[in-house]
Amino acid sequence: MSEAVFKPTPRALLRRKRADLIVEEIKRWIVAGDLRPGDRLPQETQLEELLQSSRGTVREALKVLESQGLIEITRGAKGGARVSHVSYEKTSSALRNFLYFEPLTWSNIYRVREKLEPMMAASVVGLLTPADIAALRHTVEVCKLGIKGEVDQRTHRIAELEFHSILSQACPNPLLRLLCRFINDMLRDLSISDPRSIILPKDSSFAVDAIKFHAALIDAFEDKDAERVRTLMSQHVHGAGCIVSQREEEVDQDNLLIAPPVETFRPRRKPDRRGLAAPKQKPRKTKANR
Amino acid sequence: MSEAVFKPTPRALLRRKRADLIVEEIKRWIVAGDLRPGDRLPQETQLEELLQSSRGTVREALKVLESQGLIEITRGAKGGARVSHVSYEKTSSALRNFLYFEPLTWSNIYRVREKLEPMMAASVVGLLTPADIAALRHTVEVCKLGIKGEVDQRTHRIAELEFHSILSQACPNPLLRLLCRFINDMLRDLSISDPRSIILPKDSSFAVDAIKFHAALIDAFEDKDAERVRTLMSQHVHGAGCIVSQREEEVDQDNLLIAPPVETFRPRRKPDRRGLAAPKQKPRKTKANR
DNA sequence: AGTCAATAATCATTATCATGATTATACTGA
DNA sequence: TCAGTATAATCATGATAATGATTATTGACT
Repeated sequence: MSEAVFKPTPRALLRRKRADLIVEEIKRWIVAGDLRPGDRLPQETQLEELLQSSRGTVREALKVLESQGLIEITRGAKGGARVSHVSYEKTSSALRNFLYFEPLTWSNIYRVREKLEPMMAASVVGLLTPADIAALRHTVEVCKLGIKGEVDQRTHRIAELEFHSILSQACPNPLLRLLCRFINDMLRDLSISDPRSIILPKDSSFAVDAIKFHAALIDAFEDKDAERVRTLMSQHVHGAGCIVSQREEEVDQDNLLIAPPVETFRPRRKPDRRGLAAPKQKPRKTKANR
Repeated sequence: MSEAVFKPTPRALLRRKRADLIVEEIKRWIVAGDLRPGDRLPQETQLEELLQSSRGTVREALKVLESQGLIEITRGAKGGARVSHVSYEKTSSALRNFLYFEPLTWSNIYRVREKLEPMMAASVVGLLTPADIAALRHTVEVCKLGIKGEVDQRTHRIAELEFHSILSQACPNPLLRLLCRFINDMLRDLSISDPRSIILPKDSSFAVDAIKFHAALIDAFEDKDAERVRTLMSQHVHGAGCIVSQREEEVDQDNLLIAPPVETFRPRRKPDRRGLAAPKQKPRKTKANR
């Protein structure tokens, strides 16, 4: 017809894929049927019938839903797809995938952190369990060992951040909890994998201050003094932010995309095929000079 | 109800699915080969060979990568899978899926917003284009019409939030930009679909104040006065937050999960099969009394 | 009790056809 | 002749169907 003249809209954008339509259809089932985590979806053969689609297409859709964390699939008898809480891990992973393509700097992260962390800390006053307090104290002890050089810098830094991570998981505001936990986790993983960026090394005066702040914060939590908590945390993270601001560097974003591999990929047969290199190795500018 | 207890997969955590391993493998290719958006991946038949897996499995993996926004797949000659920026939309959708299962309140959202928005506003000083300024002015005009009752409340509210959304997209900090844009978009969509929660109605004194604040902010932007911007925005969003705090209600989370359906699902054949209801309609407590 | 087999469900492969996008080619009309 | 449009060839994904392999549950048999 007359569609040959202008082709500004490829069909692929209008005619959506069958699997994607099924994904949205099942999401609609979840909200319409008010399904809660644990509720079962029909099994694959029934879904074929209900959705009038083939096995492969249904499975593609289920795979997408699973990768988004909305369902969990188990095998065997009594198995199948069940609605599931979207886990923090899945959400965190999606955020990291996004930031991987953005020019993110350490300073960018710390600016946000400075605003959220004091509010988060104040919000958990009165909500910490004795176990939480004990865990907080433990991180401080590890940090003290770090100062004395009895544990390595990495462990020291992780303990330092673990303090904040424990707090954030007690935060009653779901949005704030998510954001603070994400930021702290990201800082932890970036600190681990980016050797250049062991920010705040152990001989820095900051590390000593951090321990004092953490200890003072624990006291304030036990006194249930929200305003003191807020002030202390504000000073603490602001101090960290100032140090980071002096070195305005991009983070090593590679580890935002790939998770630490719990199980490496092995091709099916041909056991000799071990390396499995990327198909198109086109070496561009290296990390160092970009 | 013997299956009420949800056992989260005993061995699925050890023996992982082939498609998931391929997903991680390809992610590893992307960071190792330093692939940028637009770069092509091998085509499906080659991936079968490289990964020693069947077509269906490879396709499942590609579908997951596509749903996560890391690749885009096109058909036809010169088609195939290409690395892609993870879009804001995909990221926003993942965050919403997570929050759908969390007990989120309006107040929760506004507490975070109060902290981020002033910093975001200050950060865009000097970065707004004349087009941005014009767009900002336009939203203020629409709000004025809203006060006079010449546009409906929904349009009024959307224009009010659009002001903030325009600003957030100019923010140079990728993390802060993402968060502010997400929060404003979420407030917009929630305001649209939740009739109960047309917060800040047009006859409220807040709407009048908002216009004054927005106008004053535009002036401050033109003067490139970052501190004045920060102060004004802080007062503005704090005022909104106070109003919201008085009505401590849960948000209607259904529209966090479902995307606005651009194309409804239609089964393949059997055109009479129209309703396609959810398989297990188990009506639980309604929205009203929970 | 324990072991082992039957069973129920997903997981994975293979083969085949359908559909959309690109490119080259031939045809047509001023 | 030449521009412009049908038309066909080709390439690569999209979707279906059939089949066997795994894996977790269940229950019966020692």
